Amino acid sequence: MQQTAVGRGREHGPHVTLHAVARTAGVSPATASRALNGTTRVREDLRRRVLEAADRLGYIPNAHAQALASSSNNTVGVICHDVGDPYFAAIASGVMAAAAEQDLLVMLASTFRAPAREIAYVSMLRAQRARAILLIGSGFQDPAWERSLESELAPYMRDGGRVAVVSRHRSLRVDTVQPENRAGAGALARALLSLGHREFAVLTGPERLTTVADRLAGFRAALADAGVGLPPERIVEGAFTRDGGHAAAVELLRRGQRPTCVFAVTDVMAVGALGALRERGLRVPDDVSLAGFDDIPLVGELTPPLTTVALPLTRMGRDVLALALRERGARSRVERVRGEVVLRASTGRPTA
Amino acid sequence: MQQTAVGRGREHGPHVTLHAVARTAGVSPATASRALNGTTRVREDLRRRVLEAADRLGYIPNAHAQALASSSNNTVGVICHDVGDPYFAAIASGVMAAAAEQDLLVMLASTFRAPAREIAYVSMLRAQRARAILLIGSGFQDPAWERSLESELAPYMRDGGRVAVVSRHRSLRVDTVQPENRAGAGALARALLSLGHREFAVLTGPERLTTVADRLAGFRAALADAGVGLPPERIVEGAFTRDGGHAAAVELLRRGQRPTCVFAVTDVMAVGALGALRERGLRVPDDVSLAGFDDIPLVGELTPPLTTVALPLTRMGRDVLALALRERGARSRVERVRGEVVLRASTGRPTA
DNA sequence: CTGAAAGCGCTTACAG
DNA sequence: CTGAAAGCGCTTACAG
Repeated sequence: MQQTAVGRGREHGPHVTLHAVARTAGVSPATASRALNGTTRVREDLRRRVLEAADRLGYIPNAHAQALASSSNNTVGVICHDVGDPYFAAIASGVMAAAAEQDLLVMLASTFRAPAREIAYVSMLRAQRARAILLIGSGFQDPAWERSLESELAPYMRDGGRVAVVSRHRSLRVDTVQPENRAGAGALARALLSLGHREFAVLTGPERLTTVADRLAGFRAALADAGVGLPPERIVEGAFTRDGGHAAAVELLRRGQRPTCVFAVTDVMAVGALGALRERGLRVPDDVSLAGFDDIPLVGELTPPLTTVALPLTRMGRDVLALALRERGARSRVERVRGEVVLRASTGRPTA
Repeated sequence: MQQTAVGRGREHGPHVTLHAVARTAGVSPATASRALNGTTRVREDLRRRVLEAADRLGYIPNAHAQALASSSNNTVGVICHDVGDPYFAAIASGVMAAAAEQDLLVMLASTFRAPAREIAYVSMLRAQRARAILLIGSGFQDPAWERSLESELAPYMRDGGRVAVVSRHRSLRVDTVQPENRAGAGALARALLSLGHREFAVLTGPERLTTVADRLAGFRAALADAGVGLPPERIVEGAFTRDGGHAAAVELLRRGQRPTCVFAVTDVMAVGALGALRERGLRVPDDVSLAGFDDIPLVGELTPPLTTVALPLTRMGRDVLALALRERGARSRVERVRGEVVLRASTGRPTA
């Protein structure tokens, strides 16, 4: 009787092994392996016997043994903040579609925004000898965090692991799919200015996130170009979630600010803000205009439909996998993705 | 120079092994293993030396070797139709949260609704010796499909693998989290009848899906109890997607049907239907009421907010993992989940 | 084309 | 408590 492994999960029962298949087919394990994998020519009748035996015994190769023996592997790891968030779900969906086409298995992890968990997952994925690790989501502009991530990733890459990310990571020299956050936010600001707005507020996420920093900077710069300011009291930081958007909007109003237009740096936050504004009796866009960023599913059919900057999320997912798996060039590649301003009913002309 | 493995991915470079750690710590691999895993008491100074060596060398255990040697494993597989679909994303998110608490790695696969791909993934997960396999999503009422799934799952379970599902699978004797689709749809029907509706139409998905069958049956039965019929021409089948809902609504109108209330069997389909109705110049709920099922994120803030039957999706995700991992009882358990009717602005009183 | 043998990197009875 | 040794289930040079 085997002793149960402590803390590492339960053991499995006995399995049909290659050895068993080989024996019932009357060949050596080596031949059985070759017949099954098609790596080498095998006499036709033997091949057939092996395949039949495998089928009859219900043989399922042990992927761990294969990985160990061949040091090959067909899984890729994807780390995002939360699959429950439509932004990540859309990108993940693109990754899965592309992975399926190459018979890759995807290990998906949600960090729930805990940096420590992110590091832990990278480490687990390294232990799995994942063929590639994909980081979906903004990097933190935090030296300590960057250092520890870098120190996990560098040895992984040195050993042949591939890494690619979606969004900007300051210090990571890896292939990246880079939404043009700055340009997109700038274009959005100009569109909003064209509507006549001059009084803006921004609901931001944690400022250490590169995505937040870039969108805010782009938005602010475009306003400045038009001679429009964005005073500090009109910039409210909240969590990068729906509730964060809600809270930020509440805080904005609490400060007595009454901009004619509010920009939430992500659609998810915008959705929260929309609820908050409505609860406070403000009509969108009659009393205040609201815009987001990303164009996640459904925001186009909200009450009212949300103005935003559209990103091709699913394709970004496909692309980040492709980048990771492509033949290694000398240097890392950055694929820039344009965002397209989509004006919808949540923004109108200022009334005041 | 090693030869590249054909078709199974790229090989990794050399890694720091347990052996190396043991040597630099001046102990045997056995002791190093024990020190690292804490499975047995190890003299304190040796333990420290091992840990230091491991840290200094940047040792990452090879999970495949561990799995092979200990026949233990810490990954669970989740198979759903499409993570990009908010319904699955919400459930998956619950699974991930629960998995994180137990240091489990999640392999997530999207079948994109191809039954063959579902079978293939189960097989891959078996090869990975996943500790548990979770099937998220309705079963097909199709003997051939049921048989092939069963034949993949049965040996897996016999060998100690755990299986649990969300939604009804006719022939699978496994732990299941079972939304009360029939009862929920019935309650919804009664609520709509109370509003005064008598002319209904249903936008269904593929009828072989148990979820579709149950919701349709529950809805129809409740209408019948009230003496209200549901003629065949008022039942339109579409794909289980947003586009499917759109197409079904279009088809309904093409048939010249003008019900006062339309029930789409999922929110995702309802969203598509909403767009179709609007494009045809029909106002919701003024010209026609519309209801869905699931209460996926954001449908509460659509234009107009969608009436639906709310399911605790994230919790269902947590629960299905818990079911799979719990101590095995004699027989499989079914956890029923109630749906709650939520009346919102997409449904009103009939105007006709 | 086929088989015997070594080896992938760990864990774990089995003896000290 | 510690180490030598066997074994987990495959793959793959190396010789035929």
